[in-house]
Order: sequence, then structure tokens, then C-alpha cells
Amino acid sequence: MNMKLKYELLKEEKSTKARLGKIITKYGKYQTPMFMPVGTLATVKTLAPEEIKETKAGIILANTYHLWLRPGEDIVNEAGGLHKFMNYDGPILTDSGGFQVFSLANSKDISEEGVAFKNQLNGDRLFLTPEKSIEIQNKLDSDIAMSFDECPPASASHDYLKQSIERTIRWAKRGKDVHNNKNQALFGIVQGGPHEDLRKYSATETVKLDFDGYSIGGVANDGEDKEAMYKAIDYSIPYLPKDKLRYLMGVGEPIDIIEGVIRGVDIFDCVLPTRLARHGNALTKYGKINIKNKKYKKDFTPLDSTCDCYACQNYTRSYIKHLISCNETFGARLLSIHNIRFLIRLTEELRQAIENDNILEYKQEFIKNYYGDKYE
RNA sequence: GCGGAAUUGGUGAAGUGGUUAACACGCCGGAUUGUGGCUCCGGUACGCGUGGGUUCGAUCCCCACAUUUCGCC
Repeated sequence: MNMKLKYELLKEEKSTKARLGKIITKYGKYQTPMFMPVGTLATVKTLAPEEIKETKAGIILANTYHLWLRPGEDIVNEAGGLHKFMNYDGPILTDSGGFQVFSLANSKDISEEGVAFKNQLNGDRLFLTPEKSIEIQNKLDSDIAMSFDECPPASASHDYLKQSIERTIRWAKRGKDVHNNKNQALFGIVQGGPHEDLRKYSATETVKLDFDGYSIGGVANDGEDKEAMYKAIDYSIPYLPKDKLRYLMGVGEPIDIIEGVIRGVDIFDCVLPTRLARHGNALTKYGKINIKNKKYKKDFTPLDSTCDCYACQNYTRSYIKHLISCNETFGARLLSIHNIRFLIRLTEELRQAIENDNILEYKQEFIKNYYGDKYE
């Protein structure tokens, strides 16, 4: 089937910028706001595709840079594309490798042409360009491709960020010019750190290039405080068209998803639920818990008694603590299922709150439960 | 019965006659926001088998005892 993903705005919440929307894909229709689990290496770590589906996830992520290194885009292409390769019949978004320009900072060199990396696996020298990133994503055959951007730390100087976003805009255009997968949407990325003028400039110029959707990047990557992150969103959103999907990259924590939705963001992705899971943490209505803590040794209740996930329906904290303590992967799998389902339920509730026009009340209620007295 | 060796935290162990007894594992906590890493960061023996002695000072030297272990009869 020949079909590029479409977005439809359904409703705006009365007192905030929160919006309810619909994404139509060849795999089905999904509502936004939505949380997208991350599956960097064509697998949401520890989960089978059936288990991903069971969390009610829609779009999932994979990563261009990592799949380029292993197994290589040609192999994925020969397998029939990412969906067939990993047996996932839902929408997939590929990140461009831009974030790796940031996260693999000690082994890279940025120039106008692109980014020279040192392959962390074998020391090979690699060169990724905007054109190459798009070409790889074309071959991976994801449903949404991301422009190749530089993702500088929020703490970088205004001067540096200015020249960085200008280059990122040139890179976005170069990528768009070679993009030729008719079934694949292509998104542009707004950068600019915490600065109002830079966000405005980046958003305006990126929108001029006319992408299928826009994302806000460079956020939550530098230990910057939450206010700086919320400002980055506030400074970007007004310049993005209402009829296109808005994606806040790499976020995040439950409270940040709520704040993002209130500010007009539609989709989010984050490694947090799966990483927390592997490290023995569970997100619950009453806050994050570390299942390794002694106090759960004889706790025969579910991770979160308000949760409908497979882990909470069938297993106790005591058992999951035992698994994590023994380093059994089934523990990480149960926690991953739970944490992903937790964030997806959060977005389900946010959609309902938008529908009911009471999202600010929902936020207060959430904070009261999640943080108790600890919220400043 | 005789002779030798050993005895340090929950475990495996380093170590020195003189400030806070190394390290690892475990245990107890914490971190984690477009995922290189079951990762990272803290805390965790007021005491070095027991009792004496030598010394200004002993976990480290000496003696006795206990326990463990090896060899011999």
C-alpha cells in the first residue's frame, strides 16, 4: 500500500495549548498526544513485538546511526524493510543520527559537509552527511524519517548555537532534496537551546522548507533545568503550523510529557521507561519506585495497583525484585512492559483530559499523587 | 600423639610497628529524558581468633590457648 502518514487536528483544550489529534497510517489510526517507545537497534529492548502492541503503543523508534553500523541499511532493505526485518506491523520513526552527534561527542568532528565519527565498535572512521542519513532512512523504509541535525548542548554559547542552527537548516534542506521515499514522511527539527530568538529563527526557517511534521530537539540532553526545557518548547511552538504533527524529542519524564502536552506537543519518545526498567525502577501513580529496595522483599502487591499491564495483572513486586536482584532478564522485561504502558496510559488520560477541557486539573491531581509533598 | 601452616568485614582476600585497614563481590541507597555499554555514583570492618607480654605505640613482634588445615606415627 502506498501511503504517507497524515495528521489531523481534532480539538484544542480550552485553557491551554494542548491538542487532541489523529494520525492516519497504513498500519491504522492512532490518537495524539502519544508516547513512542524507543527501539534503537530495531528492538524495544527485551520486548517482543506482540508485547509492544499489548502496551497499546503506536509508533516506535529506531535509530539510523546504529542500524547503519549494524547490521547495515542494505541488509534491512534486503529483508524487506524495517517492519519485516523486526516483525513489527506498526508505524516506525527513525531518528536521523543527529542525537549521536551529541551523545558520541568525544569521537566526532563536525563540518559543513557532515560529521566524522569514530565507530565505537571497531574504531573505523565514518562520515555521516544529511544526504547519507536520509538515504539510509529511505532504505530502512521507516514511516517517519528525521532530518539530520546537530543537537548541541543547551549550555552551548549563543554564538555557537546560532551557527549550529543555521547549519542544521542547511542540512535539513539538503536532506529534503534527496528524500525520495514516497511512503515516508520527513520531519524537520527545531534547535536553539533555551534562547527565544534562536528558537524563533530555527522554527521559522525550518517551517519554510515545508516538512511533513516538526520536532523540537536539543532538550533534556544537558541536565538543564526543567524551566529551560519548557521555555524551549514555548519559544518554538508558536511558529509551527497547527496542521502538522509536533514532536518533542527525547522526553521523557511523566511530568515533562504533561507539560509538553499542555504547551502543544503531540508526540514524545524517550528511553526512560526501558532504561529505568533495566535498572530496576518502576513508574507508578504514586511515584517512581526502585524495586531493588529491601522494603519490596515481601511485597506481594503489583507494581502499580492502578495499572492494567501484563506485569501488574500477573506478578508481584516481591517476584520482580527477586528477578532483578538475580539479574534475570524477565525482570527487565516485566518492568519495561509496565513502564511503557504507564507512559502510554498517561497519554490516554491526557487525551481524555483534553476532551474534558480539564487538563490543568489533571496535572494538579497527577502531581499530588506522583510527588506527594516532594514537588517544589 | 608429634611436627608444620593458617586465623583480617556477609564472601574472596591485600596490608603495615605509628594519620581514615587496599581491592573485588555481596549488601544498603541514589542516578538515569531523540539508548554504545545488566551502566554510573555513593555508603558499607571503631576493628584484624582469644588471653597475656614486649614497646612511647601493635592487626603486624613474643608466649599461651582455641579453631581450621597439611604431613608423620
